[in-house]
Amino acid sequence: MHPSSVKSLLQNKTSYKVAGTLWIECEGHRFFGPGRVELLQRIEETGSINKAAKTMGMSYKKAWEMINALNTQSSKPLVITQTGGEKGGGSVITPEARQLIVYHQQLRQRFLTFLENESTQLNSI
Amino acid sequence: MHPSSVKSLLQNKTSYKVAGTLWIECEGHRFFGPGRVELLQRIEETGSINKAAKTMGMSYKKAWEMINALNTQSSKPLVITQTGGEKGGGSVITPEARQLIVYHQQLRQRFLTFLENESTQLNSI
DNA sequence: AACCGTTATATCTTTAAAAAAATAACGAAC
DNA sequence: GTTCGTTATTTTTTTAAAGATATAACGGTT
Repeated sequence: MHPSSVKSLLQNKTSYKVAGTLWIECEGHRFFGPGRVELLQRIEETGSINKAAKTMGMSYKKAWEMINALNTQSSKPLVITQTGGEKGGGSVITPEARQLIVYHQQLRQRFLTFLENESTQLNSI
Repeated sequence: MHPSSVKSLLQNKTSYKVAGTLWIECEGHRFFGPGRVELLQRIEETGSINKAAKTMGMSYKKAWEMINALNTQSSKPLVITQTGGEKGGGSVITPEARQLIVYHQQLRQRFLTFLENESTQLNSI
């Protein structure tokens, strides 16, 4: 069946698209997805879990739980924290975290290409 | 960066895989995904929203809301219901619904191929 | 020692989602 | 008109997630 016959089933006033999300799975549960990627990036930018969470509109608690899960599930820590210190403390991400981010970005790009290709086919006459 | 360097970051006792989900989006919100596909299939098999919901471990209410959303969002109804009748009523899916199911299955197959390809690359040495 | 902003953690409250329960209407069969 | 199992809908209850709040520890700086 050609996808165009599907399009005709839908309301023809708007355009439809194929969307989705993906992640790296470990033992059946999500290990690394878009949310954690963004959190790591913001920690790298701000040097703080607290600030990173606020810029994302996320509670500190949830952010901490996410990076705690990341650190405990991976063989090497992805975020190194310091409590106390000249500015009260702070956090930095490791080179391994940067590698994971780059990999996920490239993976995501390939996925976006896939989705755009499917969407184009779906909306073509 | 080669994906294998990412693998080494993770715990090497288990295998990781790239997983995900996709759906057809309409005006920014999900319109048709795996859950609704399965529900339509079970309605086709059982001839009843009620029975279909039970075999999926889903409440009738939620099932009804899903098929109601499907019917109101698509230009042509996907499920036709009858209240009352010789067996109390029942539901059947339309040819349009069957076409949507087939399209989604084919789309899903292409997606699975994509995921398996990525997973193989991720776990390769 | 006091101060600072952060990490770390527990607890309480609020909110949202899901589930459950209850009720009415429907229409063919008898 | 009674029975039957289903659809349709509202209401209530339960559960889970999220959010808010509170508190302590930390370690440089002053």
